[in-house]
Amino acid sequence: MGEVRAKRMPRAVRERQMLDAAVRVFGERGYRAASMDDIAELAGVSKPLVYLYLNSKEELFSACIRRESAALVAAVRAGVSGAGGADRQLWDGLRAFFTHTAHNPDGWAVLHSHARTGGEPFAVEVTAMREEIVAFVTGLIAAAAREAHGDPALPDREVAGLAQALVGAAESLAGWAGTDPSVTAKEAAATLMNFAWSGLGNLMEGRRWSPAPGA
Amino acid sequence: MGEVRAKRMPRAVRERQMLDAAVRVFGERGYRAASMDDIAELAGVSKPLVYLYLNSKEELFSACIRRESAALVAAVRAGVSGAGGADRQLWDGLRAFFTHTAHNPDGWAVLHSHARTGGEPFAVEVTAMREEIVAFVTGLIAAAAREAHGDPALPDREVAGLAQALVGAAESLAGWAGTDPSVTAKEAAATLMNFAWSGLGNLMEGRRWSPAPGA
Amino acid sequence: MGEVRAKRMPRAVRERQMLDAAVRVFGERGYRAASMDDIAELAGVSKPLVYLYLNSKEELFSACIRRESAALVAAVRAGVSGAGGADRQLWDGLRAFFTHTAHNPDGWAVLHSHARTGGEPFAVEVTAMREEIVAFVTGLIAAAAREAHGDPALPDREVAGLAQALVGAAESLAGWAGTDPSVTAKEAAATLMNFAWSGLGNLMEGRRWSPAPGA
Amino acid sequence: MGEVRAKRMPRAVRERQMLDAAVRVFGERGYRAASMDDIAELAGVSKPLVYLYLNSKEELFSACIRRESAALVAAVRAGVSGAGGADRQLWDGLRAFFTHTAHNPDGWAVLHSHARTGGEPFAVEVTAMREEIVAFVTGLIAAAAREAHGDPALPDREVAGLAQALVGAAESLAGWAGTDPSVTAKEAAATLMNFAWSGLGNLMEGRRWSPAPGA
DNA sequence: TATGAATGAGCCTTCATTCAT
DNA sequence: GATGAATGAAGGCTCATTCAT
Repeated sequence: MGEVRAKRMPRAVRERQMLDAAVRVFGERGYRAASMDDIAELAGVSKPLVYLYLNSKEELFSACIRRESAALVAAVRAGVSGAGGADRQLWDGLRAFFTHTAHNPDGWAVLHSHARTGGEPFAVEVTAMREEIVAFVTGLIAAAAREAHGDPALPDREVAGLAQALVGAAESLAGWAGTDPSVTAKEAAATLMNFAWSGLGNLMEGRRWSPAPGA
Repeated sequence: MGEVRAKRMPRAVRERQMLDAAVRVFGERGYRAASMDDIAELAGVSKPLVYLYLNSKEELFSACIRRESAALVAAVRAGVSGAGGADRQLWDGLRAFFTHTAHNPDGWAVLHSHARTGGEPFAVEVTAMREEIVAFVTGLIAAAAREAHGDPALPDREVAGLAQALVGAAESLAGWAGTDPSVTAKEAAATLMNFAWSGLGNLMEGRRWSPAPGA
Repeated sequence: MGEVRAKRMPRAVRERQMLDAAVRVFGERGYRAASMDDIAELAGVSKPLVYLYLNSKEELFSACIRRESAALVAAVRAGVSGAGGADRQLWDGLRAFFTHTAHNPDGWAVLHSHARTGGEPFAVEVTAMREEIVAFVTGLIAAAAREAHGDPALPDREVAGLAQALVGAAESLAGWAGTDPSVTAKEAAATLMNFAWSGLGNLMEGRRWSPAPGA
Repeated sequence: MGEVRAKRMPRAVRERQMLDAAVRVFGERGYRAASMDDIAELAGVSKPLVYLYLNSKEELFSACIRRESAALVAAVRAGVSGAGGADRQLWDGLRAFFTHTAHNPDGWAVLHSHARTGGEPFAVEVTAMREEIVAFVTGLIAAAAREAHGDPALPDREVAGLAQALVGAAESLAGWAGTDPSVTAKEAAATLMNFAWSGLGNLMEGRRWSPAPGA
């Protein structure tokens, strides 16, 4: 009965606690609906301390975005070995993506659902991250196109559109997997991979993509 | 000199004005950041009248979601002739979808960006609409599968995932088209159709889908 | 028992009440130390209403300054008949000044003590008022100089300094009269008139100024 | 690189630094708007040290008032030689006053602008100082009156009023000189001396006071 | 049908002040 | 002698909502 509030921790530790709490509350409620009181309470500190370390609600949210962006990008990059064909790399990246978002639903909600809503200041930060991922995927697709035939058969603009669609599909499936706990990261990745790589047309005819053995 | 505020209009008309204003303000600012004052002012009526007709901010937002949902679903249904194979129907639906969202950016923002953020009460309504669309797409895919071979080669669960991915890709492309005005609804639809129908694998090899002549 | 809070008054009346309360609280405590809560309570309304009508603490304070400035300048102008020599006009003006400040101590405190402190935005307004008074006095002094001999014997710069000194002396005496209730406006005016018109040198020698009979 | 914060200084030195910083910040911003953080930072020490030495914001402000009061009174006393007639002593005192305030604008602002605003506790201290100066001037005027004719021709009450006026005029001119840098201390003193000693009446007629040669 | 007048509640932010080392 | 860590208490401002007409 009664939280024993840990006292006098070094700044770095407290700051981490605050960011953890903030991601959780922002993720659950969104930027506007989240209150600094709630964040402070969840972090186990008083509100003035939050302000002392993170200056304002806006900066706190920015810090959340930056941290979660970096974590997500890092997770995807780490998941992609670099070996194998473009399909294999895409498969690896998707698995890492779905695994990370499934393990960090609030962080993902901050990035996907809330950051784009908050108007100017955050859109900048989150768009930057999203574009980093889109660029990554774009690179994979272009590389795949070069693999298939020496010249880039697909014009840049089309590649961009495809990457956009792929990322959107991934985001949507992440939401699906987040909602229904029986959907595993691997299943989501497989679904998307089939969809993206083989296309509905092929699927209709019973042809489907599957990772090379051992993946 | 100054706005002459029209007086004593029939209820239906006033209600429409209010919903128009609300969709605009909610779409631009999101649920929490939108204020009833702004909505009333944009609608050209006093705040108590808004409450008289629409009861609360929450109900007003719900009404917006319902109206925009219905409009979007209707537009997609209207776009699909029912004639032709599954691919043709999908193509028609996508074109209608992208055309409608491009013409109603605020309505689309309400549905896509903001309604999911607002917590419980709205999630219900928007999820309902989204699921209606997913069900529609699911039906198309299942029909296509039956066309290809008599038995449903794809299990329900997989079909659901595919529909989810397709809708997500469409949403993402709608955002893309909304951002960059040089992207037409038709181009967005074509990009998605290629992606979805042929799959990246086929595209890599130079095979692509294209609508039957006359579409 | 207890204040019956009058309800539903027309806006103009409420606004007056708010300004009255604000002048009182600002006058007693100064800009920073005054709280909007206190002002609202003294005005007998809720805080949001104060904001609805007067927008912000800063604007409220500005409105106070403007109202009290205008009242003071009007009182002084009204007190000066325009007839008689420069000394008589000065005498009339001083009496009006001391009478007004004695009757409106909070208004005077707002102008004299607090408005100069509040940084930029208010300094502008209050300096404008003060300069209006200084200009008025400056005009009187210059007129007197012309009366005495055709050419302006006193250079502008010196006249400005004298006016500054005179106004400062008046302000100081207003504070004195405000502190000690036995000092009447008339006595303060007489003291200052003697000081200013005859100078200490003459006073030392028993010569003093006095208003023409009937003043 | 960066401020090397001097450590372990004797108490007296640290206290001086703090008072210097406090006078500066209080002078620029006023009592309420000044923050202990700003003062501590400007003093180059941590906030707890300020509290260790000076106990509270109120006491710190009091200490500022006392120090600046003492310095001002000392400067004026030092400027008055004691030789010469009353007019000469007044002239010396005014010059010292204007010189000191011009050199210590923040200290002067603390005394003149801010200390009277802060309510009860400070009014006491600053009024004490002001009364010391008023008493000093009162003494001069009374002495002058005795010089002119053996018996005190002016009743005490009138002398008090005159002193009040004189001090007020001086304060006003100090503000004037502080605002316009082209106004020298000597010019301000001369303007006031003419005003006070000769009176506007005499000035109008071309008669003016001037210091005995050598002053 | 329509509105001017009004408010309870809450949120972001800051400040003077203290504790433990 | 000196400080990093921490907070209770307020203050400015806004918002959804209602009452009386």
